[in-house]
Amino acid sequence: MTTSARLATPVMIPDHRHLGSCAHCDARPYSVCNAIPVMDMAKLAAATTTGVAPPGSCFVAEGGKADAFYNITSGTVRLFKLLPDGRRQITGFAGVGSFIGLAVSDMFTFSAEAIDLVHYCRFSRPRLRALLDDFPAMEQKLLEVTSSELMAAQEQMLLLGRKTARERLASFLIAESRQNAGCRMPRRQFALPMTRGDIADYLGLTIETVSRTLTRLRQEGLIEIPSAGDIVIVDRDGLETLAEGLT
Amino acid sequence: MTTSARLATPVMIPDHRHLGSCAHCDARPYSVCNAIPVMDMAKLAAATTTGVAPPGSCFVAEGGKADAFYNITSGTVRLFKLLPDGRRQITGFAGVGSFIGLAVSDMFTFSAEAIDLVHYCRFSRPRLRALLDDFPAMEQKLLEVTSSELMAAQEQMLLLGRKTARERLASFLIAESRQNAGCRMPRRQFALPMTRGDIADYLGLTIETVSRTLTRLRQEGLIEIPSAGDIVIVDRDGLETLAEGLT
DNA sequence: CGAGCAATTGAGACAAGTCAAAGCTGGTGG
DNA sequence: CCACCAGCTTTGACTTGTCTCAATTGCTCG
Repeated sequence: MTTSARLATPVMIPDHRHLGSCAHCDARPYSVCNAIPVMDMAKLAAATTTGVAPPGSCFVAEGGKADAFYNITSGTVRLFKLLPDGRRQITGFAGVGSFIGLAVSDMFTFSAEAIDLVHYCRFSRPRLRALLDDFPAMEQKLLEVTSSELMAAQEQMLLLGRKTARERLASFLIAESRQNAGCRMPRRQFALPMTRGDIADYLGLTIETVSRTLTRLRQEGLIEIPSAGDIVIVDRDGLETLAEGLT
Repeated sequence: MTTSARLATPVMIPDHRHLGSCAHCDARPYSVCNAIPVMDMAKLAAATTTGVAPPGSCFVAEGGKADAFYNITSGTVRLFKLLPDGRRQITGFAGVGSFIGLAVSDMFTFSAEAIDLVHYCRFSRPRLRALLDDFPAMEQKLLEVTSSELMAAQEQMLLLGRKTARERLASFLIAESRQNAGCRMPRRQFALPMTRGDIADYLGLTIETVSRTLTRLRQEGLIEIPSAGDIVIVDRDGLETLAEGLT
């Protein structure tokens, strides 16, 4: 899989959901923003502008100026790094509530593309800095979220460095089934918003291997695949055992 | 490479270097501690205890209670995760100034072992929390350091998911040559404190492939290997080109 | 000197990659 | 309404980079 420069359909869809204040934001319960109390919501709302990214559009570019942060309020984003010859590694998928744009230098070290229609909330760097200085609780929350991502990254290193293709797919499907489940039960059935190419570039495999491996998991009765974008987990225990590398 | 449960030589070496205050700490210039001004150094010193970990000893265990944080003041540590069957992925090496022990839940999700003789500074969780509340600058610094580690982790995902064995070794050697160089020039010659097994488990390869690949890089005139633990970079440009995946 | 561990080297096996060819599916326009 | 196109997915046949297994060499320390 190389670069995915799909043409971005330039259809701008009216963005009603963000007309209200941050208090009604769909992402609030999942986001670092909830560190700011309701009474100070106006300050939060004043620091942000909302926007929409059509499928395939790139709103953070590796090497570009790191001048803003994004909070995803709907849709799914792929975060990735490229090698000069086009090899791509997806480092994560960002969904509702994800905070994108942490950078140490003044340049982004990764790119972000909308997979489906993405709504986001944008903070300019200086405004976010001011907000964090005003609300240490938000900085603390940001540290928590970042630590949590670092741990997920370490888990992914284990996957990329030491797991087989079967184990990678099993781990991926288990993780996706828990996506946004919070403390609720992981889902038995769920949609995969990304393509086989995205999954391959996330798991360090090729499209063909992803496809073949999913087919095999289906044949073995661990999962069902109603359509390419939908998964049903039939044997969760079996899949989890596989994901842990047992068998 | 499976687990590395070398017997920890139980030799306790007197720890003169830490008898003084944090102001004289070797790690201070590299550490998050420098966010605390000199005038408040006493508070910092009061929150910590120092310790020594002999080579091979494990001082953070995956699944263990995350009750403390460690700041490395000398030596090198390997951070890793294990699969139940013993496959190991080293997620990083921590040297002087590294801060180890961030955890989101109350359990560690990784292990840490001393490679050589390690001196550290230990903060209990509640004491660190109190310190961070007292000094928001330290929390901010911690966020910076954590973001920086997250970016390094993403770079490593690119390596593990998409680079060849040659490219992995080239990237590793280039990175090691910059280790602790700060803004100074990267070093032409340097020591590798870790074994071939550690390198293999860090790069997602086997010992044999690491050895063969290093031999080949040497034969091609890119590096010299005075002894197994020492590297000389002969053709830095060539090595960097290789690390980027060109050629 | 020699035991024990780390590193190197070789030969053969295999998991995943590459190349190639059909299927499928959703959108467009005649 | 349906044929057709384009892109995604699946499947097959073959290749290959890395792993596995095994033997040898080299180094360190008692």
